[in-house]
Amino acid sequence: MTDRLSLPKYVQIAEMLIREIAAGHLADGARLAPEREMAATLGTSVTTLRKALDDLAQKGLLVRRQGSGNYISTKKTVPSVYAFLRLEKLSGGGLPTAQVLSVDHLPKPHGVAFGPAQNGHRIRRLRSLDGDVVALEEIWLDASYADVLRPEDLSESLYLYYKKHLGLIISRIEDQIGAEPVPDWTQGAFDPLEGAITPYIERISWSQDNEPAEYSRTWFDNNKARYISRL
Amino acid sequence: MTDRLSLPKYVQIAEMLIREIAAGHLADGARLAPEREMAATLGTSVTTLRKALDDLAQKGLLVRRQGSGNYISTKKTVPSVYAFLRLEKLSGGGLPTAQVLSVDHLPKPHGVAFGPAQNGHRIRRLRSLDGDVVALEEIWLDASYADVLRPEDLSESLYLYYKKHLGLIISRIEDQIGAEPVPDWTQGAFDPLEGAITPYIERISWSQDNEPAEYSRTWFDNNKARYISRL
DNA sequence: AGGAATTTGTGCGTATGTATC
DNA sequence: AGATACATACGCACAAATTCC
Repeated sequence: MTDRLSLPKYVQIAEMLIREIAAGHLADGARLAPEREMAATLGTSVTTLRKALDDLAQKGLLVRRQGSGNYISTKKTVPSVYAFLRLEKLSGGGLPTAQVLSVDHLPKPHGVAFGPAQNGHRIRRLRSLDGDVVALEEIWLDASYADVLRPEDLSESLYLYYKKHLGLIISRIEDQIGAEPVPDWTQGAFDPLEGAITPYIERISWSQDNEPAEYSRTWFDNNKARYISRL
Repeated sequence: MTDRLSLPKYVQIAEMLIREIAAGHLADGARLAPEREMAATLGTSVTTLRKALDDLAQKGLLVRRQGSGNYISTKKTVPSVYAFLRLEKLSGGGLPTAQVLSVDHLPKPHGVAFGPAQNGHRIRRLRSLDGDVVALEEIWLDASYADVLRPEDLSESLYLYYKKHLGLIISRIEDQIGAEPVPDWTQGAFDPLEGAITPYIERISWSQDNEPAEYSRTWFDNNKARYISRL
């Protein structure tokens, strides 16, 4: 892994597994493939895979039994850097990545009420699953949480960035689903079907203090991805 | 580490550090030696040391800062397999080990009241710090927790054995200190000073259900070890 | 300011021990 | 008893963050 922009490989693997569990593709009690086999499949070393599995075990999502195998153990919801992405490939799962298109400090759009400040940071991102662009995001973060947001500072996971750099922990989200044409500001970056109707997710996110802190809309290509909320 | 009877090396290192912290030799904010240096000192690999440090970090006892160092961060008490051994070398610390002398199923000694059963398992052990015998233990475990205790089953840490095999978690202890000659059943296994007065620790241990489950006496050589209760 | 040195983080390969089936 | 699978342990190389000069 020499890719600066991506999270460490072991985190990617752990998150991928969490998504598989959250989506119900790895049910409670399921036994994973042996470590060597799994590592080969994922194109990684056993050492790195083990670090990911240790993480999952520590989170209580996995029970590791020497001589037997690794078993899924879903008892409670678990914090994850991808816990709030509820898109998956039609074929299931997929490793989520993000590409920032723009970051601007602007007056908040009218019609949506969240956070104390007048202004907000508008983040526009492309979201991919397994490298394939499947969605377009527009996120408004209340300006009270940061003076400036530099695009190059944003990590692959906004959730982690909020937590680490802004001290903001998203503790609750609420989604509404709708459908409308893709907005016209994409400039071709995301246009799944020329002028077609695209489903979108409208979300309000609350901070640990139970204050609405973030508002977002995500348009996704329903030929490539679907919305899930099975956690 | 090919020694079946001992705990994994990374656990030993982690526990050693926990003891150092508990005893106050590693104060809050203290910076550890660099990993490579520390590994060399401990006669282990960096990988193994890192596993121990990761454990401590996970327990919240250590903060690891890339490019800077590892710093002690004592905020709360932490469960440890040696949490209940309160002996340390006069020079401080020391890696604790145990050697079982005998295990017998017998009527409980009169004069001490603990647990529901009439009988108890009497475990006699030698305790060492850094390989040097410093104490003699006689432990009575109430017979209601196990039918048989085979000496070869007992791990280095009785606390772990209780927890893993008997489902007994020691949640509280109470110590009393006294002094008397070393008992005469040692047959030379432990006789710090011929016929001299030896300090001892008398302890009652309670289960998670707040039932007295274990009674023990520990005679120790006060030329080699001292009692600490700073946790 | 900036570059070198230091220190931890990530990732890989391998060997051997131990538990389970 | 043998095969399978996870656990422990070691060594190495390079990346990233911090510190120091």
